[in-house]
Amino acid sequence: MLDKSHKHVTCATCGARKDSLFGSFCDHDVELTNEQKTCAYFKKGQAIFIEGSFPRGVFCLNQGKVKVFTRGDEGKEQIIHIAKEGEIIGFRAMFSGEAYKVSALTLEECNICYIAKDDFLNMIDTNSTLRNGIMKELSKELGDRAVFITNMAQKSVRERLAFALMILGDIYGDEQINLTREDMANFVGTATETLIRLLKDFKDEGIIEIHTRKLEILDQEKLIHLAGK
Amino acid sequence: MLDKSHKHVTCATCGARKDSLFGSFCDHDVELTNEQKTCAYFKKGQAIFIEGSFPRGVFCLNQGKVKVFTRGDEGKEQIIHIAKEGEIIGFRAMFSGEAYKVSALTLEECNICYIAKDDFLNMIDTNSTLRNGIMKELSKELGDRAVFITNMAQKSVRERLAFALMILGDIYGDEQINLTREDMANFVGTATETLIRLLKDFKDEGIIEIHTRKLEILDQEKLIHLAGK
DNA sequence: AAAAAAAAATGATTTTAATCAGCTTTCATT
DNA sequence: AATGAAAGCTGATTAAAATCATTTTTTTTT
Repeated sequence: MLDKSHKHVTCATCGARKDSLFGSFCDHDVELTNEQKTCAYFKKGQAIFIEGSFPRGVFCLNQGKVKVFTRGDEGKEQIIHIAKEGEIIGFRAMFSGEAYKVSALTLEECNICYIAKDDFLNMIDTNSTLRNGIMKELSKELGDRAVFITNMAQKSVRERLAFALMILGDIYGDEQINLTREDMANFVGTATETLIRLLKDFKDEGIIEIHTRKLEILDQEKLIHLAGK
Repeated sequence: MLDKSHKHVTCATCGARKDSLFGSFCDHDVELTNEQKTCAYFKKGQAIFIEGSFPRGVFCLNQGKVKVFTRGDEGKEQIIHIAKEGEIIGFRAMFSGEAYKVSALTLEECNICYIAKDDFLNMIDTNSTLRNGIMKELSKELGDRAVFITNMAQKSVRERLAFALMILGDIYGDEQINLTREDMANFVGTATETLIRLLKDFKDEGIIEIHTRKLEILDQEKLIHLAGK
């Protein structure tokens, strides 16, 4: 259970900060950020922001995982990204001047900090390292999404599942992958039933181990091979 | 037939510049850019840059259309974007520090200018309007690609074709859409045969008119309706 | 601990779109 | 204008994955 007091996160001691975009901040900048940010505890399944609304600031994940998704015509979610500790989310719409094109929802209990739009834009203007980091991040994601689109168009569901499991393996690190079958299906871009059947195949082939809800990757090599290029 | 002399494009008189990211440049900046850029004529089907190589500069389309695509496992192209006059392409990989994740190939005769990496990065550093424009562009595209991914995952080929035709209609403006069936299929993310059959359906339903190679959109409303959200 | 709700799993069936094979038209080149 | 190549088209067949209908298991709530 996470601390719900809202007060205990301090940028200077934040474990998530070091591999975040704020990682290279000097002491002064860390202190400034610490004063500008507010913290909040989010319970599992809570919305951080919703497609169609306009951003008023950015969110910085201190603890917990978040799904970022769009909804298609029939309301079905397509998960675009799963964000983990250290990630800053919601800055795209701030730069584009548009409404959010995606929604963000916690997948587990989270501690999330918030920096108001003006403060964040001011940071970007005055801190070229942060700015370059943001531009690099935007660009990297753009490339990843080109690959994502191609995978959706050309790979079989089986290949996409292998690919997705590799990504999830990275995100969850030494924890076990912990998603509902439905979320996983919405990440792979398939029907829940199809996903379930394929997971069983992967289990039978010794690629993964299923502990009810949680998944463990046993054979990384086979996954790489299955996922293709 | 375009001018092949390589010398006739001048930023100050460039028709494509006004709605480009360079559109708001002051006279001084226009002159500077003009000195830094070089121009080249590309014939139809020529490569501008190739997936896997590293960028040395950015390209600015003065005249002509360019397809931007990745190749899947079996070498099949997935067209991610079709760039037209005024667009700057190839800057993503420059910011991300990675190799190109996409290739760019001319769809017709093109006049394309080139600005070397250092010059361009210098512009970005010193010109905040350009910089903000680039960040806005990166962000907008990132949002578009989230939608693209969702369309691929959830829409039928018929819906995707309607969506693609709307985009192509915008790109080609008052010209008629002029792509091979294969390129169009690779944009929609389907087999060429399937695309051909669907185009015929659309023709029979009075949505488009087919002039051998070129397509004309007759019923925009119906397309919007068909494409869904 | 029981009840209710949510998530996971399974089987049967249908649908969509890919693939394969062959044919025709158009375009580019000599 | 003739030739070859590329692009476009058509029909038949197959394969992949979605959908539908239930059942079982797990999780949450009372």
